[in-house]
Amino acid sequence: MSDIPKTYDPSGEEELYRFWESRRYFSPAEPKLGDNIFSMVLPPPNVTGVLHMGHAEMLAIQDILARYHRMKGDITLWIPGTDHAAIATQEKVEREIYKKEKKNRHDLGREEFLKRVNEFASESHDYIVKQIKRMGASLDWSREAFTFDDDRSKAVREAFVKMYDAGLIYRGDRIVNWDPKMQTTVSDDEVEWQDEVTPFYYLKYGPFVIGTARPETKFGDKYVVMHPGDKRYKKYKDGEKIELEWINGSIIATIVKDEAIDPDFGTGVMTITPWHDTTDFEIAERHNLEKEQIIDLRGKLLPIAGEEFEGKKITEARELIVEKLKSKGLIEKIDEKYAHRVAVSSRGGGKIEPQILKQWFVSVNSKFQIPNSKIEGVPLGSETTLKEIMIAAVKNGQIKLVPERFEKIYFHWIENLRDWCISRQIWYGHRIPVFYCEKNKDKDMIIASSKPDKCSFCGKCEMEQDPDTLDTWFSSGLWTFSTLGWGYDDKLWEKEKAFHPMSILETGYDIIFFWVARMILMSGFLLGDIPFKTVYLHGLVRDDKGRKMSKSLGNIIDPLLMADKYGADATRLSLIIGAAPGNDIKLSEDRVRGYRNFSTKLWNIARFISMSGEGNFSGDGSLSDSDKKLLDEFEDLKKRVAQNIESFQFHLAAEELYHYAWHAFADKIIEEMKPRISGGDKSERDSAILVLKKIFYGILVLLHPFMPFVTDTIYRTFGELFVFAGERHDSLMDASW
RNA sequence: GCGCGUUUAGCUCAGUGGUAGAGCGUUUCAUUGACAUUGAAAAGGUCGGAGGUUCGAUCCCUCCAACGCGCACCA
Repeated sequence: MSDIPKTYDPSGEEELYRFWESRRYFSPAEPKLGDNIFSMVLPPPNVTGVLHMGHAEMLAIQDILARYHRMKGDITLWIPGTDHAAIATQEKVEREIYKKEKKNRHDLGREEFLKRVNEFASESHDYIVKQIKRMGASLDWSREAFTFDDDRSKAVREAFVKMYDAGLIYRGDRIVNWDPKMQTTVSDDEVEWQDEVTPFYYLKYGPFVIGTARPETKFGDKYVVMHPGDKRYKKYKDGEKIELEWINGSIIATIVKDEAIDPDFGTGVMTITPWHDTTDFEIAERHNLEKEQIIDLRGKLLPIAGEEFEGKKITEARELIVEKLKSKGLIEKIDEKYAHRVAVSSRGGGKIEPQILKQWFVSVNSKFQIPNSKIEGVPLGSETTLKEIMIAAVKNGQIKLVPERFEKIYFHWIENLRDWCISRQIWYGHRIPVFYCEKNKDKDMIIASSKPDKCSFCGKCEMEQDPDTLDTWFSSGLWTFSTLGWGYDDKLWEKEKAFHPMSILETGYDIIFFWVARMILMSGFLLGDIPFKTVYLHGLVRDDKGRKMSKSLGNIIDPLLMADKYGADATRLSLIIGAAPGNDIKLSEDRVRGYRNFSTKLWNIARFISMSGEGNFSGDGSLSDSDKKLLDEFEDLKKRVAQNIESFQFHLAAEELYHYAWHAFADKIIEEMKPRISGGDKSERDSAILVLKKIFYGILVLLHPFMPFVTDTIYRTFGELFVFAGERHDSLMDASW
């Protein structure tokens, strides 16, 4: 006894994890008929950086689920992996290379640049895996996957071809979000809106006054639009042409009536720039209007702006144009403090410039015949759309979102969903599996999962693969089944199908649209099935003042540092207790320290019982009536804890266990036992020690999903305490709930 | 603009149709204790505001306010 330290020492946690791994505790047995199956995929962390508290929270919650179900006897699979995070990773590596070598990706060339990115990704991957293990996550590493490894690449190409064949992927000239800084398109969801105060100009446009915050886009404006019901402009007819003086001289403008115009905004009249504005583009599409490009892909004005302005950056051109408008007397007035929002890329931070470009899209509204379907409300062979599938799967209750309020947010997003632009002009990522005849790149193309041997159009050329890559979420969307053999290993898929759909998808509410919705889309089309039954959404981890943790604020709490200082278990518990589903959690080091104290408390309970039981304990296994009652009460607790875990109330389960172990078991039960243990009545003493052992063992089992390291360390260190059960395991991981 | 959430002790947050809970903090006492990281106790709340339903509301309903978030977007 004397050689056992007075506190729990977390420095042995990594070794204990290696022990668990060596025993293959994390790999499920092959499921047989009638087995209960529990399956999850780990939302793959990006290989851009290091694990933060948000990851630690997700790992803690999922590990609770995995360990709980494993101990309950379910065949439990939890698949690990990482995400290549195409645009984020490329951006990061580009920035670092530029910082060190003052070179951009074009200086290096595609091949060399990709080599550098892969090196970075691989290093980053190794570190992330180490960190995941440090948190105790019981993942089946034998099935580790990467969204950009060979198997997943095959699955991605397979998916692309299938979707193209069904008419769900098309190539077209449509308005997209162009990031002039990164030189690529980004999806609607990757655009952030920032508040900005700028001057707002009222310009004379013939008989009208139009308002704009961006006079530099107005060169080509030759349509003037107003609401058809606006009485002020009743005398102007749709399609009517008028001549007027504009920036670079006299032009002919056409009147257009469209309901998209808000009569109450400004003067109720506007001119449109279809090439550089989404709303304008849609108006132009409706009325079949001409579209002209004003700004090039680098953010400079094109010849249409006239010699004076051509080649100028839009920011510097603005002032000059305003000067010119002034001198021509075309400015009615200027509102200097106009508050609006500008679109900014959430990746590179560049200002988004809408452009019309030939890109690849996933059509969410095209009808297709679904070849097989297990989705309720979408019968096999029926005509449907991706949008309908995405709605049906949640509406019919096959997929449940927890907390439920996120279902409304989900539906709302889908209703507003536009076609998904999936092509990116970055280099790091899945290359689009389309091959063009070098003679006629616009028309002659083959969509295939591998490069054709010979060009079937000209019969001579090598065929050129599309230079673009796919949005990273395209591959993430396949994650629940691309990790099980789908698309690259049919035999494996046959076998592993049993785990699909996943029991639970656990992730942050901030990626419902990016990821959750895309998985439902992909699985719905490719498998005719849901990807998971329940989506549990956790909140975000913030600092103690409720701010997001960020480098610039310097308020990051490193989970690894906390794990080394206070133990991984204390870190986990600090992220669980006090966090209701879907609610953000405020974290401080004090919280973590508090739960470290709990680890110490558990450790000392073990020491005390161990010391008390030393010597001449030789009970016959019988318990006094009052001790039996204590066991009954513990059984009730067990039921409540299980119920809370099943209903995702982890904070309640953990808190109740915490409270019971410390303030009921240690403070009251043990204290009351002390006189019996030191008293002379042998049967009283034996019964007391036995019931303490039994309850404590129960506490360790119940706490193990929450605090795997300290509970198993106690179990393995104080081995003699737990032999009463007749069997003695090597680890609590063998114990059953 | 549409929608969602939050508002409970000094702080951070749980929770419930029947006398209000935890952690941290504060105060007092005990304790060299299995526990450095201990125990016992105390102070501290008309549960955001107003109305309604009910025998009874912090909880259910309506309205309002403040804060936060999502979506859309005004040129």
